[in-house]
Amino acid sequence: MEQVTIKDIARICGVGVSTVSRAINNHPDINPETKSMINRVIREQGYVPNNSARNLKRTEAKTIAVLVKGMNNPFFTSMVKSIEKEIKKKKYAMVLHHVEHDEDEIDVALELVKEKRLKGIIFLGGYFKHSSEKLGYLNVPFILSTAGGSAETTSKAMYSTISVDDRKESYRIVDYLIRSGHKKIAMISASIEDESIGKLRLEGYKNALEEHGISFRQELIRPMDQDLELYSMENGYQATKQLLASGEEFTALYAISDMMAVGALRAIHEAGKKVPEDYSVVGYDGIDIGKYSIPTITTVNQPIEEMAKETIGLLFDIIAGKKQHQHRVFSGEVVVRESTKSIEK
Amino acid sequence: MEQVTIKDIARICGVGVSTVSRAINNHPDINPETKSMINRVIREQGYVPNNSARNLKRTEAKTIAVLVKGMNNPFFTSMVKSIEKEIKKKKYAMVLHHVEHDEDEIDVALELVKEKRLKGIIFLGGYFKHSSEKLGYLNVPFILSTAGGSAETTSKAMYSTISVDDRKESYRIVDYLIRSGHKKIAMISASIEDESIGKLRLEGYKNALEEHGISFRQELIRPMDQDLELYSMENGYQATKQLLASGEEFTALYAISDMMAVGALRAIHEAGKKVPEDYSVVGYDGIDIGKYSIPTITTVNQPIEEMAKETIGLLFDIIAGKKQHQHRVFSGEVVVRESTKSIEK
DNA sequence: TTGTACGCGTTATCAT
DNA sequence: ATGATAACGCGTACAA
Repeated sequence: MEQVTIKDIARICGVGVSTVSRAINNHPDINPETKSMINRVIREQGYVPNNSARNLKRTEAKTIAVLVKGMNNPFFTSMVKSIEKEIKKKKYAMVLHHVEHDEDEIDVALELVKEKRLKGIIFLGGYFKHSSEKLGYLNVPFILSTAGGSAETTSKAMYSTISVDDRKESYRIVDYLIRSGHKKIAMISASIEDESIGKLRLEGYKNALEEHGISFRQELIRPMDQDLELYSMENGYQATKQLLASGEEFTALYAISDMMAVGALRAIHEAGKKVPEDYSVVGYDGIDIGKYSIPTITTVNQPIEEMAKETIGLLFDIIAGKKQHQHRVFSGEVVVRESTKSIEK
Repeated sequence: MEQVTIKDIARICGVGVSTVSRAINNHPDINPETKSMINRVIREQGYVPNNSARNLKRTEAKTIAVLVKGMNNPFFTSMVKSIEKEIKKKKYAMVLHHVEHDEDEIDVALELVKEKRLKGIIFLGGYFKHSSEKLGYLNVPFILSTAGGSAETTSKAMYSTISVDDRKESYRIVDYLIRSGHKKIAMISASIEDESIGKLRLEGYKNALEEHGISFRQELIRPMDQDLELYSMENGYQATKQLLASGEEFTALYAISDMMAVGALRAIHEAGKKVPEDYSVVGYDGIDIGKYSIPTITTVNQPIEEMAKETIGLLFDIIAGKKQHQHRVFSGEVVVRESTKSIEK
């Protein structure tokens, strides 16, 4: 375990540690020859600086953390990619971190801030119902992106949010179905206990029905199975299968994720029925799969690219002190594809 | 920026720093009352230990790093989940890290080892053609899992590999197609320059043809577009579209990833043709999507769960000094689904 | 341009 | 059971 340290390099080179440090960090005042000599020795010795020591000493680092809740969701994948691109443009480093569903993202963030001297944090997903006391400990600017945070007005000034209005977008897609003539609209929803986006999307569904004078029927709602991976194809498949087996009549099916819609497509296919001829199916998210499945899936698209840009743009402005925390809501958009059709009223 | 440190806590509690340290790390010899008092103050002050400082001082930590090359691949997602489960069972911590396609995974690993005092490393994906000199710097046991490493015999003793034989599995699926009567088999391959799994899978394809006395035709090979996301649905879609447009005759299509097979399905569908009636389609990987797409996709399934178990089992044995490095090869399995059919010879 | 010495926050060692 | 203190490896003010 004879780890090479900066001292060893200094000793071997016959220089002081600070000179080596200067060589590593590209400081200006160092003799080019000394520098290249040091670099050669570093390579020869296979020396790698210890990041823990660096972070400990460094007063500030140009890095931003992105905390993603749940790693399965392909929706976040593209979001992260967009964000990363933007962060790199600004010459910052990004550290990506996954948070388990049962972990507290704030605790993780708190640790990371200390450890890495973060400049800012972006939270992707998650529910975010934390005490403002706890949020107060987080003395770096942070932005909550695409997460259905509860509207706790008390702590709104402590952070920014970039989101779509899940209730409204959910309303939008159900409204589209109704305007296409559908009245019996089944839904694959989140679990009953869900207090987050699942609840909002259900409310949007109810609002749309109500608006059009259609009465809500509990029998048409199928919560996803908590024991399966949430929002997954498997979950959509099972829920749809049960729905079909129940004998409940419906002409359209609203799955609250595109992944589940894919599963629904298969369940309907296996039942010997056709989409959209027998049932119209819509999803939610706007991820790639909906463009390639057969049939392609009508969905509510979220402006990922724009949201990513806005997120880090805003974060940098706040870091620079140019802006206050704010709460921006983006609009989704119904993308009509092959899985839906109008029916005669 | 007044960060609370262990010293502050010690001062407030009227005890020494070592006592606070003991309270934090659940050391045995500490008065329970003192401990709970300290914990209370810690909570009150919102104190969070600095991980950099801890790692710096700590002699060893029970943590294992998993480095994934490319974060898009859903194949790795389930692999990581399995691995994580196993690591938790052993009461170890896991740190997951994504490596860009243009980054050097060994460099990243080297940093991580220094920074986190790792006990072991698992590499997922990547090509792994590194000098044994460089690998030598990595003085922690590491395992290369599912990555098509080139068979450099020189450094084989320095690490373990858990893999499937890409050439053989590729042979397997193409052989299946041929035995089903197909002779004109198109392929969506990796780029020409690919030296990794892409090359192996192409070789497997060629081997199968040769074995059955079918001559290889370059016109039937469509490399994926390097400017699109690799192995993606989009990539499979575009390649298939071009293939169909080329007028080249074929009865079966082999896409070297299930994701690309999904794209192929759509391209064929849009051309007004049917799978499997007009074309048989096979993928590679065995990911979930192939079970839900319409039609479902015949593929080569990889025993992910088993491989994950074996991977970390082996790693722990090596850490414990119970085993030497070894190279285990798992067998895939052709899963026949709806996208293929036999044709008359 | 270069070297010396101190301190970052923590844990391990040793003494009490 | 507890406290004082020396590292851990590095960056940086300051001296040279």
